[in-house]
Amino acid sequence: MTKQRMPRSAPARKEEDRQAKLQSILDAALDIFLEKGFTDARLDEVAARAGVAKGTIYLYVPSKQALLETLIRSEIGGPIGVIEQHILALEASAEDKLRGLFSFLRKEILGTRRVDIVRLILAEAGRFPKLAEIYHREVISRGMHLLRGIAEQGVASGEFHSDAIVRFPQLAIAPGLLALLWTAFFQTIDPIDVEAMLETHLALMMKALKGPLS
Amino acid sequence: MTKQRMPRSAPARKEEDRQAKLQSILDAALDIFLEKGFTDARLDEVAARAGVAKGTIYLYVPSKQALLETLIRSEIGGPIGVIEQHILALEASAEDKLRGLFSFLRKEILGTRRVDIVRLILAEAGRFPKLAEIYHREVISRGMHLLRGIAEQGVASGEFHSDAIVRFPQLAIAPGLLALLWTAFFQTIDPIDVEAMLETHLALMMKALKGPLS
DNA sequence: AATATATGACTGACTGGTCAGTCATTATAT
DNA sequence: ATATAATGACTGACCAGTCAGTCATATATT
Repeated sequence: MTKQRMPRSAPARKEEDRQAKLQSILDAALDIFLEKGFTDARLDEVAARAGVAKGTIYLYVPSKQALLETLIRSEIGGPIGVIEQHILALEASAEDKLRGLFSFLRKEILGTRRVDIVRLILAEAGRFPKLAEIYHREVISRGMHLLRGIAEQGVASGEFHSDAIVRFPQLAIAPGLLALLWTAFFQTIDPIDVEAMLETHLALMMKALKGPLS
Repeated sequence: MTKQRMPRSAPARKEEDRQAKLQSILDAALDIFLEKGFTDARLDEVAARAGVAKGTIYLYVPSKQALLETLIRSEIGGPIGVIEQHILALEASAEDKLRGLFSFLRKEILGTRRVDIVRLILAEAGRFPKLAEIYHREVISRGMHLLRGIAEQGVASGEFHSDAIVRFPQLAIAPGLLALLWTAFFQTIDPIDVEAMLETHLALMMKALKGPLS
């Protein structure tokens, strides 16, 4: 399908078409990789879902592994940049920035396709260290940096009495990670109210950070 | 190797031998599964590492998938039972029980082979829902029950002013999960001091739970 | 405007290699 | 001598990647 017959306005409409087709292949690949895992995913099936022939995939990526890497790269870069801009621009208390971050996390990661990307990375990172490396560089280290910055602001302004999150920003998002994995694996068996859990975490953490020094 | 030629004392030494050989096959399978992932793991390689021929594996398990399930089952049952006994028997404050739990977690899970089992389950659970189910039933739900019990004791005795952990026991172990994944995937790239992080988490959580009602 | 030629994106049958599982044979134990 | 356990060569199904051929569209020619 998708045999465009429109009178193409611009001469270089080509590149757009190309990108769109690559995207449809990546979308299909994500579905199949998630369902079967990388090794058990069949390129014939990816091709069928994308509505192209198998050979066509090789016009866009040089190998199955490159398909995976391209897929990961194309999906993870964006949102972190967006949120960095969004949060850092705010004139707000550290608490409000953290709340903003969590709200973004809920809306833009959990409950979207991006959560599946993370799941895919977790599943395949053991086998492909390069994936872990890419993800750490593009997402994790930037996320930690963002969190640490917020925590430092909180400490500097006197809003937080503890520097725990400056030292271990991981503690702030740990429940987010748990929520991600829980929904991916156990939500059908033993559902939890993610929103309420994260709200409870924020409240606890704020109480601990703002409380008097012990 | 391992061609035992000792004069076997007992007549029914058989079953022991059988179990020992199965165990050596399972040990080998865990190594290979972790290194390659389930699908890319080669039974020839498992056999070689276990010091048996491939056919021998089929005298102990009926299929490759059964090998994975047997492996998981044989490794996860134990420690939760042990810790339930250990912690519940204590006459101690809720805080001390939590500290005991974390100390156990550090010593008996993180830093042992069992952490690899969890990693294996995370990697394969997407493809084999049965694995997620087994793990939830045998470990997760029991762990949550244990945590909730401790939290309830804390609330009932007045030690904790918040019921947050009763409602979401997940929040208490979320940093443990993060530590597990971080060490598995990022420890070489960006190491963290797991012990210090978990200690910080406990301190924060205690302050929040024990602090005055807001 | 009509026709001829060139292009290259796309196709899918095919190949070469791989591996889970089998089973006839061999080794060991009783 | 019989029974039991272990072996590893073999097989049949499977699939990533290839490539000769197709055809819709673009360009050149008359």
